[in-house]
Formats: sequence, structure tokens, C-alpha cells
Amino acid sequence: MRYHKIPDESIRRLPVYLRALLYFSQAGEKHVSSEKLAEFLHFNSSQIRKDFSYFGYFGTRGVGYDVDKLIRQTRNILKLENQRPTALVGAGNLGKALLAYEGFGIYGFDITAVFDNDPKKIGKKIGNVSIESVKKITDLPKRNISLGIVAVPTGAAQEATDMLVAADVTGILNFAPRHLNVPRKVKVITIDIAMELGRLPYYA
Amino acid sequence: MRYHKIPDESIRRLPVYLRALLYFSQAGEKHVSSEKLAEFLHFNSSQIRKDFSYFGYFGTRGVGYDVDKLIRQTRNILKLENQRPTALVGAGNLGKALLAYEGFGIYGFDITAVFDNDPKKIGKKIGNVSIESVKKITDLPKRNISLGIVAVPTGAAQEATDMLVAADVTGILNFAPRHLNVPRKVKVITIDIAMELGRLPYYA
DNA sequence: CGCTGTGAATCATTTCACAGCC
DNA sequence: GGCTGTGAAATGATTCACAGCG
Repeated sequence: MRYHKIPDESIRRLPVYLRALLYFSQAGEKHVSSEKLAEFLHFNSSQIRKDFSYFGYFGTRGVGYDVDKLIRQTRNILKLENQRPTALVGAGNLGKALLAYEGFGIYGFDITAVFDNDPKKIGKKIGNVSIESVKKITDLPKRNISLGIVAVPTGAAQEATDMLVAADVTGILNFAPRHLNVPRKVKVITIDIAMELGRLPYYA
Repeated sequence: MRYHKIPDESIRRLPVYLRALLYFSQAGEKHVSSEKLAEFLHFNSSQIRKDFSYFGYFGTRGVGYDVDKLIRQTRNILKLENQRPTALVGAGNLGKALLAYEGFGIYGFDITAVFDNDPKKIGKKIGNVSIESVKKITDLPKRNISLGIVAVPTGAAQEATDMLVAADVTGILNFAPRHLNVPRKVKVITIDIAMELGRLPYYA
């Protein structure tokens, strides 16, 4: 399977696996079977085996997967081995919530730069990061930052994105409820909170 | 098509269509073709036509779709015609950000109740909503609230969920990075922010 | 024996292509 | 003529089922 095209959906599940594996690791488990993992995540076990088989042979027949090894492999596939400095654009309510969000640590993201265009906010600190002017986004390459989070109002989102792209960012996590235009080489993932909520009443 | 099983993916796209249609409406457009909508959303036009055809015949051949009519139809399908009171559990950073988030208005969600278990927070106001004790969650049926948002730390998420379920909530938007156990009749949508970010480096 | 790894079968979704209606 | 609505074809993802290894 190693040379097949890997489904996008498999990639999407890898961070989920990683989180579950970290949980098992902390619980002191040495090995875990696809069945165990499937039960924990409410997935199908052969899907888990297939997902990992796309990337190589990670398990031991008769035994299962070595938890810590699989964690390393998964981190490796996702390119999360090293801590990744990340830039946040927008220091409003959402930006502040993201700065406080402990979840990023699991995947090694570290928000080391925060930008805003409100002069009143510039220079202030949130946690231990100082808010800088959006003009400083041009410095990102110097600071080795290639991931950005867009948490500005919808109307400013494309502009913020353009600045990140100009600073050679390769990935953007977007919270503005709109499509962002970027060059093909830049990957954008949009999280539209209200949109997710929007389909809930349908199922009720 | 009217009597076919409707793909989950189609439902997922309806809120996206709604947002785009509202944009066209505000721009003064009377009609929009599936082609126009597709271009705007970076979708395939026949997918849009098929999605709407699952629910009935909404367009006019040779003309396109009546924007305002389609907005009404879409709202109707998603059961968003009326303002929906919604409960938020967790008044931390994320909760505050959600309260300030303008996006909910588009879909008619109105956070009219906020609960937290921190006695220091209870009674305080955020915007024009007062924080109440989580014990008051039992009052939700009285207050006609059947949607809940879980924005508490991971360790408290299942407990918060259980309280919402006990109060006959039918839909839950979950921000805790874990699977929530609920009875089958309750629909849960989980947004795991860090997880989304977790696959960004893979594509870079 | 137990569990992985994986072709093959199934199931779901998307796209094509065009008949049919305005 | 133009655009919808939709079967049919193509594509993509999931699940089955079991061979093969530890």
C-alpha cells in the first residue's frame, strides 16, 4: 500500500489517533490493538489498520501496535516532531481564547507571535506574548514562523491572509466564515463555528 | 429525488449555501445560478443542483434560483426559521469568545443562558447574559432551550454533557477534544481546534 | 492463536452529460 | 438559449474477510 494515493480522510484522522495514543501512553499501555483503539474512538478497526498501512508497517502481528513507537511515527508523518512556532493574527476575544487553549500543546504548536491592527492593543501582553502591529508580519520568515492563525473579523480576513502569504506562510488555520484566496502552495483549513452549529437543528 | 436518502455531506453543505445566499441577497442579486454559486464557493455546480434537488424543485430552468426564496427554503430545511435560544456551558476564555462571536446570528442562534461551576463567576455578566450555576441547567426545558454548547475543560466535558442530556437537549456543539457519550437521539458535533491545526504541517 | 496488512467487495459521494422545461 | 434536475458513470472511502506472519 505504501505507494498508493493516501485519502485526505486518512490524514484528517491521524491527529485523532495521535491524541488517543497519547492517552494510552499516559495510562501506561505498552501496546494497543487496532480493535482497542477503534473501541476507544468509536471507529472501525480495519479503517485504523488501513490508515496506518498507507504509511508503512507499524504493527506486530499477534501483538498490536507499540504505543510509543506509533506516536513517534504519527508525529513524523504529520511533521509534528518539533515544536512549531505559530503566528496568531487578531487579538480579540477569539484570539485570546486560542492563546489560552491548552490543546495546541499536544501537537507541538506554540503561538510565539500575536498581531493586531488596533493601536490600543499593540504592546500589551497576553500571557507572555506581546501584541505587535500587523506591519510586523513581514518579519515572520526571519523568525522561522510558517504557520498562521487568522482570528480577525470577516471583513479583514483576506487582508490578514494576504499578509501571511506575503510572509511565506505555508499553512493557515482560518476562523473567519469565508473562503480565503491563496496561492496553490498554501494550505488553508477553515473552521466555521456557526456553520457547524447550523446543521444541528436539522438532526433534532 | 425527493424520496431518496439524503447524504450527510449534503446537509453539511447547506449552512455554507445559506451563508453564500445571504451574501448574494445583500449584494442585491435577485437570482443566482448553480454555476455562479459554485464559482463563489469553489464547488462543483452539479453538486449544488443535486443537493437542492434532494429537497425539492427550487429553481427555474433557464433562469436559476430565486435568492430570497432559496434562503427561506434552506432555513426551512435546516429548521432555522426561528431564533433559537441556546445554552452555553463554560464561561472561560472560549466561552467568552463564543458569546462575542457574531457568526451565530446568521443562523439565528441566540445564547440566552450561560452556566459555569466556578462560584466566583456566578452572577457576573458577560455582555447582557448572567452566568448561572450549572445546577440551573435543569431549568432548560422550562426556558425552551434545546441546544447546548460545551466549552468546558476536557475533564468536565462528559459531566456537562450528561447534565444537558438530562435537561432534554437534542443537539450539542462540543469543543472538548474527546468523544462524548450520549443517547442516540442526541446529535453531537465536535469541533477540535487543535486537531484541525494538527494536519496543517503535513500539507506544507 | 491473535492480530496485522491488504486485496476485493461494498457502500457513499461526486461528476458527467443531457433530457426537459421556462 | 439557458439553466435546472437527474439518471448513469466514475470516483473515492469504508468495510469485509482472510492470508500470512510473529
